[in-house]
Amino acid sequence: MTIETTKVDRENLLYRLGFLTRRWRQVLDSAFQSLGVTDAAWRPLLHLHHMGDGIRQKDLAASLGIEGPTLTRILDQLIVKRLIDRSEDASDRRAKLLALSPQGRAMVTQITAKVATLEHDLLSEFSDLEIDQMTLFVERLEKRLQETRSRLKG
Amino acid sequence: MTIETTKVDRENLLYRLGFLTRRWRQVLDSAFQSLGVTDAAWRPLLHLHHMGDGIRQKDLAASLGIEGPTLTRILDQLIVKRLIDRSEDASDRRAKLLALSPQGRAMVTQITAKVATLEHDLLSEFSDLEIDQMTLFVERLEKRLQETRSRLKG
DNA sequence: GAAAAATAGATAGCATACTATCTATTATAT
DNA sequence: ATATAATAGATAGTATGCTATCTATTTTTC
Repeated sequence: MTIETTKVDRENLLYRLGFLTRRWRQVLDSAFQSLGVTDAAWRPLLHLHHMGDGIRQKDLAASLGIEGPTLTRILDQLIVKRLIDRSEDASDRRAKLLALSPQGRAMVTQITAKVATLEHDLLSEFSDLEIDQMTLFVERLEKRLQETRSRLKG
Repeated sequence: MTIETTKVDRENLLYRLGFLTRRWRQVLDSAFQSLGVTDAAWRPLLHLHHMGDGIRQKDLAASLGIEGPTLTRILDQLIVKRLIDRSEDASDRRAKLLALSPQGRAMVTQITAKVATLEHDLLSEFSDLEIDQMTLFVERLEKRLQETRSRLKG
């Protein structure tokens, strides 16, 4: 009697995550093309909306998990498009304060709806339990990666 | 009586995968700096080793899941470093055939060992069951993303 | 209170992904 | 047989991540 086993290729787990990320980015880029914002550009909008107006660039960058220079460039685009306002901080003249413009707020509404639909659609075939497991797994792996990284650097 | 529940933020699952990928790439870049190859460069070496000498660029690109132009540029580097040989295909003069050089083979040995160690270390706190679940999840998600992508494009 | 260190942000340069397009070939169709 | 289509690979241009470094401030230290 032969037992059918699902062959899982464990070797490639981390590798495949990269794949997944690229595909997800491509999907988002296609979906948002009509709105005129790219994957990298809409995230700052949502995070700014979530954190509230008046935050500093460095805090937004930290929230996004990207470095300052990366955010600077993306903000430049968003400011040209009048979606975000960047103003001086009177109490600390090194800093800049960020706020959503009215157009930015309207864009956030559109984006939120679209992302929710896409994510819901993509995850619809998975059970809540599976999604929870996956999310926890990702969190743990993330921590472990950060440890490993600082170990290699230090 | 209050029940302690683990708060899982499902909203961010796909977003966090991007995070994870960046971190993993950073870890690999740090680890391979001494070998003189980057994250993007060692993968073609391993895939070529796995597929065997004499394959074409387009097949290697497909195996890696990247586009032709991206591979072309990475191959340029690997050929300059004498890790890969690129020769003409006599039967089809459009095509180029790829093969590992002796140095390339030696590099593959080093890389294989290093990647295995890193992955094993990173996944050591997870059970086999968890890793299998995760891998299957990633596979399913990948398929679903591909469907969604072609739907959006077509 | 002046010198040194830390912080916020910008700029420059590199790596790697993409798409669009070019050249050179090979395959197909009329 | 020739014209068209398809394929392999290269090149060019764009986007987004990084690190290193610069300026302008603020904070800390002595």
